[in-house]
Amino acid sequence: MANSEPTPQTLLLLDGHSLAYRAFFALPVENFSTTTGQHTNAVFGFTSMLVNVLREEKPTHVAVAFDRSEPTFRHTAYDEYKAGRAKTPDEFRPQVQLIGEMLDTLRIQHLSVAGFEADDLIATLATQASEQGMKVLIVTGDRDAFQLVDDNTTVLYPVKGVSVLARMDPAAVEAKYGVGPQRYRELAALVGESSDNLPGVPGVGPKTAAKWLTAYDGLDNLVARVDEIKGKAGESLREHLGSVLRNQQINKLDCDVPLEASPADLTIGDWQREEIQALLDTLEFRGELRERLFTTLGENVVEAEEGFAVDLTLPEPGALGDWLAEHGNSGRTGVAVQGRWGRGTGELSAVALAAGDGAAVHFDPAALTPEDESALAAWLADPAATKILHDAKGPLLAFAARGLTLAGITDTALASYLVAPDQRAYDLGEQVLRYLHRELREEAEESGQLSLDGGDEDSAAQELAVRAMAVVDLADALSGELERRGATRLLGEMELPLLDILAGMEQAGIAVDNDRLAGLSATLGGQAKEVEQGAFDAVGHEFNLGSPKQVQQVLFDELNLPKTKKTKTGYTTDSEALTTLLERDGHPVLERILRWREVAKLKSIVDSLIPLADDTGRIHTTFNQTVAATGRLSSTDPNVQNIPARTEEGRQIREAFTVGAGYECLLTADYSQIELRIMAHLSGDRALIEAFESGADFHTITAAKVFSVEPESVTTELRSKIKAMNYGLAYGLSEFGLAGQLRISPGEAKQLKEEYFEVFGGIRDYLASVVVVARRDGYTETILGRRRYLPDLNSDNRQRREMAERMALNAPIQGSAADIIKVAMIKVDAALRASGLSSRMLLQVHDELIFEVSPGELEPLQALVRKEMEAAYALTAPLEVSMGHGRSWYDAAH
DNA sequence: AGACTTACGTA
DNA sequence: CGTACGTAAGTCTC
Repeated sequence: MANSEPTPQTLLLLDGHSLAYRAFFALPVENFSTTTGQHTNAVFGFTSMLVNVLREEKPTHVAVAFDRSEPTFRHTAYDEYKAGRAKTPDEFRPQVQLIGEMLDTLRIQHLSVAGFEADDLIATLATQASEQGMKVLIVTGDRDAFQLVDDNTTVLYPVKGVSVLARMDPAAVEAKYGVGPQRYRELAALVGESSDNLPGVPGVGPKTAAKWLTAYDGLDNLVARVDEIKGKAGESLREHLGSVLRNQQINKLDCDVPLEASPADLTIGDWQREEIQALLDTLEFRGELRERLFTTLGENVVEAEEGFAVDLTLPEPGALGDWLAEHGNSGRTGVAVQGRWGRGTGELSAVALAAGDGAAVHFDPAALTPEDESALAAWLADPAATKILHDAKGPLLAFAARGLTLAGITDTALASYLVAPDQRAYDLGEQVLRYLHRELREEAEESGQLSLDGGDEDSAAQELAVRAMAVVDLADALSGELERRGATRLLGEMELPLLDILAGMEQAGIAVDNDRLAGLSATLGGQAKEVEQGAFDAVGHEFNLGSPKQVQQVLFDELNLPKTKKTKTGYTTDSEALTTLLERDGHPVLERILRWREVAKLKSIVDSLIPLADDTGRIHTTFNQTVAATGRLSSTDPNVQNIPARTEEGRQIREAFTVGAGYECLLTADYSQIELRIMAHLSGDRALIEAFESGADFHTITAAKVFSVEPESVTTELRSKIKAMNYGLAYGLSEFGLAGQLRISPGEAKQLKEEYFEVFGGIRDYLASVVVVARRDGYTETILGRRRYLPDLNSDNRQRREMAERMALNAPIQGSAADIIKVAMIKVDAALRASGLSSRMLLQVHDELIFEVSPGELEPLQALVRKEMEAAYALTAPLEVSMGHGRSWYDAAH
């Protein structure tokens, strides 16, 4: 464990007025108003910035300085100081008051002194703190603060809106201005500061000023030798020397402001959750900022994270049964295991159990007496004895490999996923820190006799026991979080039942015909060679077709083909761009490159599959249940969800996925246009629902509606336009994007969109409302209440905001489809058990399920699958399922 | 060895 | 300037 060095204390100083003003202009005021008409964009932006800095920097002391309305010594020295400033907008001023209230509620001190600017208070506190050995961080939008930067003091300066802060340390100041922080004032005096109405030397910018200051070693010397300076700039300097000297006097920050508080006093006080909640309610801040605020405050308030006090037993042979009898039924038991798992199986090397009463036990499951083993088996299989695991599927497979089945499981990784689905990884230690504010380590005091001998084995046992204990507390914390989000049933009735089903599917795997794969690989390999040679011949030399860099060189440097769209490192050579080039230029190498990529891609997929088959000729994917932010599953090692389907050549790979020994055929069942049906359902758009009710080809019928023609007269071209439109809507497609895809002008795309919404107005209204509601609440929701949090909907960065808007449009649709197929899997699984059929579910590919059919079961299985899949959810545009069957995945297409 | 970039497969 | 993923290969970096 980390040796806790005494971390230096850090004082965080913020310029309240300047940051609030920044926030005010960075965030669109129309998106931030309460129902009572109070504008809150500056409050939101300021709070958000404050919370981010607290989270990132973890200061020990904080203060916010504000300007006062009274004139300062600068006004006395210079009548025109800050004259000519635009009037502060009316929407802004009341928000400063609110920020004060916010800080009071957060127990963060804020100060202002008549006759001084916020910057002077900051300078004073920074100087004092630095002298006392504290680190100082200053957040301000006022560049004058750069003069305070030194090895101890850093300025965080907002460069864009309120989300990006530039870290200005001495090196950064030097790099940006060409002079160090100690000369920054002198530079500013020469250049001037328009926002303070301090004109500098006309014709002299930062470059010239830095050059002079370096050459003459400072402003004093520069002034002394001002006559030596040549040229127009020198003339200008001599003419405006007075302004420069005045500027230098005025932009000096006062480090001796009389203050009641000293840096050491500026700790965060005891805030009350309810009080903060109440204020956030008044401000109508919901969703993500709220969470971020409490998480961050929580992290900052916990002084030293505690670990876990372990009361660990290493049972004598035969004593595990006794331990289970004594502790195993007292509420919930944490389970942590050590071992390896994947590809449908696993092995266990150690298990730790931690009971709610604090007792823990650690054992090697391979070294148990028969009595212990059967006691363990009975306990594991007992649904009444709740077991809590973090990421249970792997361990489940490892237990299963020893013939042990588990019932009564809950999973804290799944719970964490439902609480915050955008994380991608749910490391136990991180979750424990986040929700319990504790560290995943043993608490030293109570470790007792075991730590005396302190061997590696014992510490490994302790570590595992800590994990087992941690999941018990974590489960409690998360159940509160789930309850608040209305996600308790999603865990209990969807993700947890699915966990077992997925484990079963991974265990089953799918049979592959490795001979066929080997044949494909050889054919593709031969073709790749041929095409590669053709490419070499076309350009007159060899190059690596797999290297985008070399391809760029050949196309754009040697052949001088027209430049394509820029990437980070050059120009794209992706297939879309090369196809366009081919149409225009027709250089033979283009065709070869495109073809080589196609063949090489297929070969790499085939080659990746071959070594994955086990000794029974089956491959076992791993389904990940906590990766996709929308609620979908993902698949790895191999990814069975991106096996080629689009081209005939690619589909050949599906020939190699076959029915296994003892089974009759494969059955595939997929939902027809599930996402569009969901869109029809969520929007309640009558025209779209009718299109589905008619039962005719969906894209044709919608095209007929849009263009007011009979379905028979819808051309292929019209149909494909509307198809692109239908699908694009669910992805947040822009007019620009639509134009690009259909190769029509943006104007035509706009017109198409208008014509479409003329008929399907309900869709337009729905899509607009999704974004509005998500911006308000901070999250989107699927039909079963799965949330996705999208804080960037309020970002001041347009690109991020628009990205979040597209995510908001797509998440309820893609996520609802994910909900539905998960429900279907659970219903199908239950029905299969009840029916006594021995056919089994093997794979899920987002809207498709693949089954292995036992002899004679095809018909009843088809009926069962259709019934359960269609009944998974009652959409206004009802779910439809289409099915196919055959000896291979290819043959089972339909 | 590991991170990043580009390209491309699926729904 | 269309969402959600995973993998492979090349390239850059340590």
